[in-house]
Amino acid sequence: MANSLDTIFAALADPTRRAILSMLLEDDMAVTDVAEPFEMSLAAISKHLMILTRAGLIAQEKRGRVKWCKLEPDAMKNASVWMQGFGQFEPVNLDAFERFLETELDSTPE
Amino acid sequence: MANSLDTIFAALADPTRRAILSMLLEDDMAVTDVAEPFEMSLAAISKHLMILTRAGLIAQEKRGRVKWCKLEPDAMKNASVWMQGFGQFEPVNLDAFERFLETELDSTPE
DNA sequence: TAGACATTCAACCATTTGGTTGACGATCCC
DNA sequence: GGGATCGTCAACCAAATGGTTGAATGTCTA
Repeated sequence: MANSLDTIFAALADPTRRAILSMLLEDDMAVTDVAEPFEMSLAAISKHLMILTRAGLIAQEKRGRVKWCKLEPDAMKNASVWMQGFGQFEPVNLDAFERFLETELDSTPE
Repeated sequence: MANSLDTIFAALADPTRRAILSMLLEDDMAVTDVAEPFEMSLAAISKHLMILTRAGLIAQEKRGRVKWCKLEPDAMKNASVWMQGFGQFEPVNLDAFERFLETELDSTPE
């Protein structure tokens, strides 16, 4: 199965991949542009994007020689539903989310 | 940091560990009892429990010669909050949750 | 005190993961 | 056509992961 909990959680376990997802939250991006802020090779980023795609967390579409990456937020839903079963977390606390996002972006892109 | 998103998602990526969490949802358990339904060694389960503990997803307390494991659902909250930022998922759909839980329990404890 | 039980430790192994580099196949543009 | 650009492939590597077994540690009980 494409987006099993196994592959989704494994994909989310890497800080580079979470940073990529956060970037795609703002806008769709080409592979080269995704890779730009990171200090690793394009091939490494390409692999990360493949893992995110296999997990169903993003979709890639090739137009011309450019491959566009866009978020596929539905895939995260299965995982989210699974986790919700372990406690009734308050309805989305966006302040907390922003804090986490910032610490993520501060520490990981590299 | 004890319960970073890295360690939490990595801990959740393994089906054995997710099954253990589901079991602990029902009740606290001793290590030996946790291990019983699985077809792997006690030492392997002990390692899984250590990973869940380091992620902050469970807590272990030794009473006599028995070490009790109990769910620590708050740790999942950070991860849940992070994920919620990627889409407003409907408020907890318990039917969907039960379905996932069942397929998890059917397929993973071997 | 001796033995049984609960759990972890230590050494080991195979596989997976996350990264590198260099060559390659498309595609765009002059 | 020919050169730059976009992205992946293939081979390789070090480190992490998930499992094994056997010995060791602590604790209960007869």
